[in-house]
Amino acid sequence: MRSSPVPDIVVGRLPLYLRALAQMQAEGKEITSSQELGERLGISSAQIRKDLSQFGEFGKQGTGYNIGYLSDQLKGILKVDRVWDVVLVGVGDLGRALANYGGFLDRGFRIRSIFDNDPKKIGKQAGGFTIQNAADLDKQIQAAGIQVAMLAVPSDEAQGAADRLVEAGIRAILNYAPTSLSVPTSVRVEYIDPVLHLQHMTYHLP
Amino acid sequence: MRSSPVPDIVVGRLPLYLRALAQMQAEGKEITSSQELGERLGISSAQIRKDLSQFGEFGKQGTGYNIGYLSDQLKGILKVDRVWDVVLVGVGDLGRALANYGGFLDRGFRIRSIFDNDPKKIGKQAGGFTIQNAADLDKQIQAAGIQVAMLAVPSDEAQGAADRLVEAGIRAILNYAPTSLSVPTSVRVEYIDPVLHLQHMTYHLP
DNA sequence: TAGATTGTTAATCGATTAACAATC
DNA sequence: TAGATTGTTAATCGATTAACAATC
Repeated sequence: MRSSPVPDIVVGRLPLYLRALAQMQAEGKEITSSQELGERLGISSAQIRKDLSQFGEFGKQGTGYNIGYLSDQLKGILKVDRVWDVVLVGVGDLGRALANYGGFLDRGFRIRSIFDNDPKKIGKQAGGFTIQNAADLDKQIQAAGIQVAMLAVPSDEAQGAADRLVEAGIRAILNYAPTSLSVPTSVRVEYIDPVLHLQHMTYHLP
Repeated sequence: MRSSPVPDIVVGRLPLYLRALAQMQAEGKEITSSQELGERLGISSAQIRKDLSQFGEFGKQGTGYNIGYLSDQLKGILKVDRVWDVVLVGVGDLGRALANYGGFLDRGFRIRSIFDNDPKKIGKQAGGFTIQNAADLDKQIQAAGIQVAMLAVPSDEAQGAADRLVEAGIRAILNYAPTSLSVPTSVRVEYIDPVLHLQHMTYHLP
């Protein structure tokens, strides 16, 4: 008897809750309520309570939620109570920025190695990493058992790179190339394309 | 008698359709169908037809959609049949990557000027721009009538920078800082935080 | 004409909100 | 105890899908 799966849209909000809780913690707060959390995020308190109730009972009537405790629970649910090794493929300007970004580690991720297929880049440094030959992707991913990849290659190389990543055993891809990827259903893909957001906003501008 | 507003979730898919159409066009295709488009995007054909029907009739029974024509229509709807000037605030690694990115212009956006508050950066070059003093934000935004901003400053400066942008007349902010912003309802904000996507995916990993 | 695909309606499905008993 | 807030149920709201007449 399996519990029915949690709606994916609910799962997608948990990282948002976790981020807000971390911020509250940094402000020295210890307790919050669904209402306070909702106000920060522009979400109704009812929705927050409903979302959390999918996973358990984390609050106390009359009091609210202990921020540290709820954070820990959410980290466990999202499986970021550990650190995931990540490979970065494509070291252009964006890849370089990602390699340098210091905000991954305390949220559950660590870039393990970075790759490019440009002979002029291979062997050079970026963000404290030596740029590896993309031809060695499979080998290294398999040797280290890495499951998560960030893809920051040009659009016309994205599908090919994704195919290779999947082949090597990657199970989750964050794709920065502005193109849809076709992968087996067992592999998750999420997309980041700033222009989609900009175009969504200009619709509403006069 | 106003037509009821189009659901925002529908508006959010239009840029996705537009992007896929541009890709098809680059492949030399002239005609497509809701089914073909849906397969590329992992969306049902019914949803695509329903979405488009909110704005008009763009196809031909028995034939499908002319890609060039539908693209033009979507560009008009999204108001990217013009080029929007954008200011970039924050020239760290990410800001530098955005300043260098060549993919904005043909999708309706052009970075007009870039700003930082670090005296060591002001006056230096990045992506063909001279980094301006963030203290001059208001002046320049107002002089050029700019309505769109990209925010790539550290988290703890994001709200302050957003306040100044709003004050200067900005109506749409794409926020790369991993924090929720509080702005008047007349100002649109969209968020990009790669870690939210990564955490969403790890939930599903074993 | 026969075949294909749109635009649209109605049915289904799923997500959000309101409300409140339970209880800290 | 009185006040506050959770967890949960039922009601509402909205989005997606299925189906098909219209028509190219």
